[in-house]
Order: sequence, then structure tokens, then C-alpha cells
Amino acid sequence: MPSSTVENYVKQMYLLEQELQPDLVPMGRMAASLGITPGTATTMVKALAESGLADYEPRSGVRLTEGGRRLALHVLRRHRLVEAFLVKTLGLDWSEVHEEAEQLEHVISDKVLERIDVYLNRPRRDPHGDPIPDGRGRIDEAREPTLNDCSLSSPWVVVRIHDQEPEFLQFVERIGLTPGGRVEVCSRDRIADAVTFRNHHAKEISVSTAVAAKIAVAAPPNDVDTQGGTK
Amino acid sequence: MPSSTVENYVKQMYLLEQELQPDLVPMGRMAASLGITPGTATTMVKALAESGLADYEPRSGVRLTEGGRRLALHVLRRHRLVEAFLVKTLGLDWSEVHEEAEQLEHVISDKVLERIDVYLNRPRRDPHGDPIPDGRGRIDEAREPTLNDCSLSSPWVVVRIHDQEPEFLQFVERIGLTPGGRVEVCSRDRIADAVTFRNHHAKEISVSTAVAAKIAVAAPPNDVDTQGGTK
DNA sequence: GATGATACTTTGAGGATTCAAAGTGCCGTC
DNA sequence: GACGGCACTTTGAATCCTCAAAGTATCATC
Ligand SMILES: [Mn+2]
Ligand SMILES: [Mn+2]
Ligand SMILES: [Mn+2]
Ligand SMILES: [Mn+2]
Repeated sequence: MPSSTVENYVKQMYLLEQELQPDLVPMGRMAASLGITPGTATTMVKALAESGLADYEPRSGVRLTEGGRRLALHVLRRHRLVEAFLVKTLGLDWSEVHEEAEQLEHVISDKVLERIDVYLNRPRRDPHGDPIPDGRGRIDEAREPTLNDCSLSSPWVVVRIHDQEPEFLQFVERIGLTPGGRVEVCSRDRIADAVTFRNHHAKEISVSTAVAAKIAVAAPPNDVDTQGGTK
Repeated sequence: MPSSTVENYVKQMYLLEQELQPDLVPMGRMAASLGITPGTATTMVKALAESGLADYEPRSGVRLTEGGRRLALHVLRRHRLVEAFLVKTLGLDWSEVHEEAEQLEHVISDKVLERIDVYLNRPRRDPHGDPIPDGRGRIDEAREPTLNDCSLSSPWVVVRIHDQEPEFLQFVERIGLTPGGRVEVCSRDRIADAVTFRNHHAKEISVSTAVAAKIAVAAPPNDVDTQGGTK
């Protein structure tokens, strides 16, 4: 069985591949995002390549193999289902569950995982709006528009927050942008590096484009829509 | 923070102290019950002594210090609350939760633990009837009588099973002796090494004294009793 | 095309945990 | 009181993961 360390490496590699969409994830990014020294990253990634989970190109970077991707998605599934469970069942705050899941993701058996999945009625997204891979390792990798890209003066719904920092998540909550919340972007000012929007209380708020990029949105659901009946 | 390994050692040491009530737990028992070689046990126990969790007397055995006992009870609390939670909330079988809890006990934060405790309404016992230490490290260490000690021909209630093996627990269930079940011992035959009892279906069953020793019982509750009102 | 900056790799080492195998102390038996 | 047996300890080595520091490749710039 893969160690927690290996699971963390492949999971992080997957997340960086998604975030950067690069041909290869540079070693520096791996090291930085895992909080280890570059030398350690090199050593471990070589071991990962040895065991067939990654393809390593010296002085260029790494990429997950098919097997590595499968493992990464399994870990991610455990992580996100645990987050959802902790929020919905035990009432933890959505800003604090990431940290908890970081440990739990390595010790949840398939049996417990399946129970949680059923208990929560097979959720598609975790409390931060991150998509949950299904039991077969399929995941919705669609990139939603953010407050930086969406059309001005039209209604949107927050679907995902691309940040796990408790302070940031609490800030997001304070400005009314938790997943499910309505927004309408009023204006963008490239020079001021600011995006101004109205939340569901019609309150006007401005954030930097760096922050705006972390708030993903989608078209609001049709009211005529049948809820959750799309086999 | 103590590693999982250290937590397993002190927990096991506590369990052996309770089971054997010896002055010192012999190294051989430690090694056997943890499934490691005697040499490893010696090395680790010396390290435990170094860090103040145990008192080690070469060629005699070990004993937990006050600090070691505190840690052991904290781990035991996590273990048993997790077992209760898995059975009551996620519907796992009581025979399979021990194994799951063996891993989860090392990664449950104080916050999650407290939520589970509240969610379950601060249970006093886990699914096997094992007492759950409270948040301050207090535990009911009372030794209940077993099918080997209790009076003949009078009603008793099963309160605890002193074994965690799935097959044994399933067997116990099959003969109707899960915690809460009624029993009445009909006879004991020292020579035949057998104990014969009637379960709540009035069915007569015989088991060896070794098995009988694992079934702890208590006097049935007074029907006039006020349920759960003893501050 | 030499110079440096920067990113990456290699090397040497240490901590934690484990084992196999060899060594040692203790205890009862004769 | 010597002998054996058994429980326990010591030793040497391995695995996994990590770091600090030294070495090296690559790429932009002059
Ligand atoms: Mn993790
Ligand atoms: Mn999440
Ligand atoms: Mn354990
Ligand atoms: Mn138990």
C-alpha cells in the first residue's frame, strides 16, 4: 500500500497539473507546494517514477502516469468526501475541514468511504465546490469562469473557491460568496487591479484580481429546472 | 506530537496492564501483542522510557508513567468513540470497526472527537461494551463478572466482550450474546471445561471456559429504575 | 561565447522503526 | 554449584523520509 507520503505527492502533482496545465510540473513547484526542500522532492519523485506512478524528466519536471493519476483521484475522492462529511454530519466549519481531511484522507477504508458516499447521497462537490471523483476515478475537470472572466451585469452563482486557507475562506464567507451564493460583477479595472461586484445582499464589494480569480461561478440554475434529476 | 507507533505502544501497554494486573508488563507480552520482534520492543520501550512515558526495568518489564497513562487513555478514547460512531452513524458492523478504528485513532483531532462525542450523546461504552474514557482521562476500570463467575440460574445482562476478533464477535452475535442481551448460566463443568447457558431465546448453548471468560455480565437493570439520570 | 543567476540534482547524514541473528542474564533442575 | 532453556538485550543492517550543503546544468544577457 502506498504510504501517506506517496499519496500526498501524487495528489499534489495532480492538483498542480490541473492548476498549471503544463506539460511537466517543475520540481520547484512540487517542493514548494509540499513544503519540502528541492532535494527531497527530486529524491522522492525519482522513487515515484521507479514505482510507476510518475514520469520524471531530469531538469524539466514530472508528470503523473495513468496509474499515478488513478491513485491521486482516489486520494482526492477520500479527501473531498471526508470534507463534505465533516461539514454536513458533524457540523465543522467549512474553513477548518481541509486540515482535518489532510490526515483522514490516508486512513479511510474503501468500506467507510462508500458508507460516507451513500450517507451524503453521492455528492458531486465538496464544501468548497471542488468536484468529487466518483468511485471509478472519473472527475469533472471543467474549468468554470471566475469573477475575472464572467460577463458584467448579469447574474451568476458562486460554485467553487480555489483556496483552502481558513482565513481566506472565512473572508469569502464574510463577503457572502460561499458556493451557492449569487453575484453580479459591476465593473473591472485592470489598472486598479480591482473587481467590483454585488453579492446577494446587493452590497457592493471590491477585491483584487488575484482574489477574483479564486471565485469560480456558473450560470444560475433555471427556476423551471428539475432539481438533481439528471441521471 | 507522538507518532502512531508511540500511541500504539502506550495503548497496548495500558491494555496489558489492565488485563494482567501485573507489577510490570513483560517485554515478551508487549512484543507479541504488537506483532513485533522482542528486539524491537526492547528498543522502542527504552525510547518510551527516555521520553517519560514509561518506566523500564531491564529483564523485568515496563509500566506506564502517569503521562503515559494519560496518553494511552486519550488514544483509547479516540479508538472507542470512533468505533461507536462507525456503528451508530455509518452502520458498519460491530465486528469490523475495531480494525478501522486502529487507524483512525491516530488522526482524529480534539475538535472532531468532541463533535463525535456530542453527536453520540457522550456514550459510556463502545459497541463491544468497552468503557470510553471521558475527556479528562477518567475511565471506569471496574472488572465485571463473566459467564465463569456469575451466579447460576439467575438473570444477567451481557455488558462487554473481551475480544476484538471479527470471527469471534460474529460468533458471539450468532449465539445471542451481544451487549444488552440477557443470559442465565445453567451449569458449569470444570472437567468438561464447559459452561452451559440460556440466551434470551431460552436456547441452551455450551462454550469453553476460555470463551466464557470473554463474556462479561452485570445484574439486569431494575425495571423501576430511572434510565440514565445519574448525574 | 564567457558570465551569472537560477533551478535542479547529488551527496552525506540523521531520525524513526523495523528485523535477523548473535549475545547475555536468570532460574529451576539435577 | 554446573547445566540448559528461555526470555530478554544487543548489534548490525535495512527502509523510508527528510535536510543542509555542495555540485551542476541551463538559459538569458552582454
Ligand atoms: Mn495528506
Ligand atoms: Mn475541498
Ligand atoms: Mn493503532
Ligand atoms: Mn472496542
